[in-house]
Amino acid sequence: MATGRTHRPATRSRGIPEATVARLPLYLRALTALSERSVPTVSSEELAAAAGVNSAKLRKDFSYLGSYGTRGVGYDVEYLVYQISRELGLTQDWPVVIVGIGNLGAALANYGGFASRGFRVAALIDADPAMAGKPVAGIPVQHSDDLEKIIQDNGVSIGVIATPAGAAQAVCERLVAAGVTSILNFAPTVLSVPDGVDVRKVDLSIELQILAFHEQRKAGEGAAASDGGVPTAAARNESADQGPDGDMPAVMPA
Amino acid sequence: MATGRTHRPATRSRGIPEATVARLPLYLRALTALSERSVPTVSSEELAAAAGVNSAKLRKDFSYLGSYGTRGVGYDVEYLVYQISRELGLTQDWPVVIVGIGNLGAALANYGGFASRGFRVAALIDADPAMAGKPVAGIPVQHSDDLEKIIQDNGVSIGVIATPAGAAQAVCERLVAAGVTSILNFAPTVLSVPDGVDVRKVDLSIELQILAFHEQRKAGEGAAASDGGVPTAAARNESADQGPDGDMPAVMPA
DNA sequence: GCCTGTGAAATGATTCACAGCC
DNA sequence: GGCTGTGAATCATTTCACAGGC
Repeated sequence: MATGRTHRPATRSRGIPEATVARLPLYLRALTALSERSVPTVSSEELAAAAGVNSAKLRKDFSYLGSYGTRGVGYDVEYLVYQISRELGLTQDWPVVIVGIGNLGAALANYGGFASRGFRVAALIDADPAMAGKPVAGIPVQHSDDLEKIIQDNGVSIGVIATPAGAAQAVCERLVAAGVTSILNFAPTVLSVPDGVDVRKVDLSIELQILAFHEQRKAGEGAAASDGGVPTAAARNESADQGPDGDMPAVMPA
Repeated sequence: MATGRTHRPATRSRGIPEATVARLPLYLRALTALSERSVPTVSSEELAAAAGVNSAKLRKDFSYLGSYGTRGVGYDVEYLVYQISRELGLTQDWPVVIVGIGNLGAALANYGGFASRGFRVAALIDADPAMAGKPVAGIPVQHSDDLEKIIQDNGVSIGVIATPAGAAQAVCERLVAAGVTSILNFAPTVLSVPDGVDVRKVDLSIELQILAFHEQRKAGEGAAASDGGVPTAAARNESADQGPDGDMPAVMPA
């Protein structure tokens, strides 16, 4: 779901469906684990289980990449790791900048999985002059005045935004103007970008809200096939919400 | 994408499509912003723009909730805020525990958007005895020995896992056994859970890999109708770069 | 016999386009 | 005249089921 503006038509060349692309990293992770255990081959059934999908979907996904399996046998683990890595563009090095080194930005900078697969944190950028020079995850934070130069000097095309919501759009525009064409946005705001720039967003509170929806539904259907023994959470505070933040309007139309 | 096992059929009652549910928080955020600016009504077109979707989709989404708009006029902002909040289950208070108070866990604990909408961080849990008692975001960290008791005492049904990958499945099992039925997983691993438990995952490295895929594709299609002026990032470190379709594997299949 | 690769069918999501109402 | 609500059409994704190769 690359959002922003009108989302690249995706039609070009032999298109791999977006849904498939989104699963490739999952397969890759499972395969890497197998590779580390020196497992030579794996069946679609086994690999699907390890990746948390069903085998028909996995085979269909792989069929978009080519015929990399062997009938009656399965897939060669190393070979597949290579093919998927190449398809995802992980055989090259992607310098990434993280903008906004608060709690979350620091967590991202420290996140190991980041560096592990072709991604390299090229720079950390923050607007607070007091942060400048301070090392986070071994990398000195640079001031946002120098954002454009940092992007260009490092040939960065992927930027991560971990600023407060209010700053995100402005940061986004500077990143794009400086040459960034892919953005991972952690700020809880909709970014608008020109055509040709991809944005993906990660929003914690959205994920929680989706869970709450399903959770509520489970509770609401109370009678229905009560869970196999798991006691549903005890009394829950029925208040009309709003939490410590004092964020909600509290107005309630009839 | 509620993963895990066979993913609740969603059949029951008047089902709202999963894709719609995933967008409701987006609409809610946009509406809340309008509400704060005391905007009384909004058209599908305006709201859609604010939420980053198109208006037909928004109207279709809302049609699953009921007929809350007025033809010729638009939607009443406060009323919609309330209806969507209710549909998402945000009119009640959801106590949440965060397990794994490393960099990421601490960032989550401090994340304001968390508390802002019906969610309340009821407890922070970590396996490191040295952490016990230390306050993070004003909440003392508790030791994981007490996990079950904490879940039960607080009536928690939503858990957030921010542990290292290796610990995630075990933590998940303890959470589920103690009564948690919705899990937000930040650990880069596939959790398996019994039926009736929802899992959503957030994986930074997966998001980056998806961006890299598209990024590579942009670069590969170089000649194609170069973007409307945005200068593509300068020299990129090419390590193994094959052109599109370069097919020389490092390891040959058996 | 086992397991992949893939057409065909089924399901789900998005977009179109317009009737109906204010 | 403007804007919602929604069937119908289109497009995307998943699942089925089996032919084909090892």
